[in-house]
Amino acid sequence: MSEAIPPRDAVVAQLFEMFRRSGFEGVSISDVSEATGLGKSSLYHHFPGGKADMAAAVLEFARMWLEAEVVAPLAAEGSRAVRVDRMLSALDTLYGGGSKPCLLASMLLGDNASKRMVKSAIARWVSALAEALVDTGVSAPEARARSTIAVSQIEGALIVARALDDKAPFRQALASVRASLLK
Amino acid sequence: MSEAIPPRDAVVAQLFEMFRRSGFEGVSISDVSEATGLGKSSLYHHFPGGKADMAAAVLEFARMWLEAEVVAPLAAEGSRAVRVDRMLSALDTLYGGGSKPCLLASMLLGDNASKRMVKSAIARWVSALAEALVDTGVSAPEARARSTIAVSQIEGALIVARALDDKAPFRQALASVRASLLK
DNA sequence: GTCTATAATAGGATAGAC
DNA sequence: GTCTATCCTATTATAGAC
Repeated sequence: MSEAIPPRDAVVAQLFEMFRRSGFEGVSISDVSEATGLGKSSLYHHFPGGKADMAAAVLEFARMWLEAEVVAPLAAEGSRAVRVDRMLSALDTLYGGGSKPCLLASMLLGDNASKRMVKSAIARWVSALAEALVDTGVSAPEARARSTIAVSQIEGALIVARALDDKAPFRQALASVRASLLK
Repeated sequence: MSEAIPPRDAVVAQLFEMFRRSGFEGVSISDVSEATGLGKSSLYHHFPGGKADMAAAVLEFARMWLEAEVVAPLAAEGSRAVRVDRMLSALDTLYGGGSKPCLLASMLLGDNASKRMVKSAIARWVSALAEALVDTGVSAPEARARSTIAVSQIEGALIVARALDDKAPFRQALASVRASLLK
C-alpha cells in the first residue's frame, strides 16, 4: 500500500502545467526532461509516441478531471445552486483563482492533432451544465444558450485575468456566471 | 499614386494571421518565408530583430487597429447604442464572425516578451469601453466591471466557437454583450 | 525504467553576391 | 531588397548499456 506515485502520472501532472502555460509548440522535450528530472529516454519509455503522445495523455487526464470534478458534481443531487457551486468551486481550484490558463484553450493553437479532444471536452462541459439546468427547470434551448455563455465567460476571464495580471476579472466572472445560471 | 503595397506591411498582415492562429512558438521563419514568398534574408532585412521583431511589429499593428477601430469609434459622438455597435461591428469583422482567434490571446502563451504589449492592449480596450459607458451615464466602477466582463465574454466566445467549430457561440456572445452594455 | 551518447532534422540567424 | 548558401543551435527521436 505504500506504493509511490506511478512516475507516469507524476509526469502527466507536470505536463499538464507545462502545456497549459505554453501550449503544444511551446514545450520542448528538454523542458520536460528538466522539469521532471527524467532523462529523454525515460520519457520516451513512458510516451512511445513522443510529444504527441504526451499531449494526448494530458488531454485524457483533463477529460477524466472534467468527468470527476464537473460532470459528476453537476449531475449529482441537490438544488441548482448547490450543483453550480460545486462546479464553480472545482474550476476556481483548477484555474488557481484565475492565475492559471485553461489547458483546452492553450491546446487549441496551431494545427494540433489535439483539436478533436479539445472539442469533445468543451462540448461535454457545456452539455453537462445544460443538463443540470434542464434538470432544475430551465428549457433545453435556454439551458444550452446559458451554458455556452457561461463557459465562454470563464474561458475569456482567464485570458483577461492573465493578460492584466490580475485575478479580479476571474473572480468577477465566477460571480457573474453564478448569478446568470441561478437566475 | 500607383505605388504597390509596401512589402513590409503586406508581410505584417500575413504575420498577423499566422501568429493569431498558431501563437509565437507555432510560427517558424520557414513558415513565414513560404507564406509570404520572401526569402529568409528578405525577412531579416525588414525585421532585423528576427522573430521577436516580427511579433512586436504585429502587436504594434494590432495596437493601431484597436485605436482606429475600437477606441476612436467608442469615443466618437453618438448614443451608447451607436458607439457600442460600432465596436461590435469592427470586432465581428476582425474575428471573422467567430472563426478567427484573437491575436492577443494567442500571444499570451509561454514566456513571450510580448506580454507587456498584450497587457496594454487589453487594458486600453477595457478602458475605452468603460469610458464610453461613463460618458453615457454609467458610474465609473460599474462601467469598469461591465467592460471587463464584456471583453472577457468576447475572448471566451472566440475560444468556444473555435473549439466547437461553430460560429454560433460568438454570435450569441456579441448579442449578449450588446444587451448587457446597453442595459 | 533509467541513463549516456548520438543521430537526424528543423529552426533561427548571418554572409555576401546581385 | 532579394536571393543562394551556410552556420550554429535546439529539438525530436533512437540505440544500447545498466
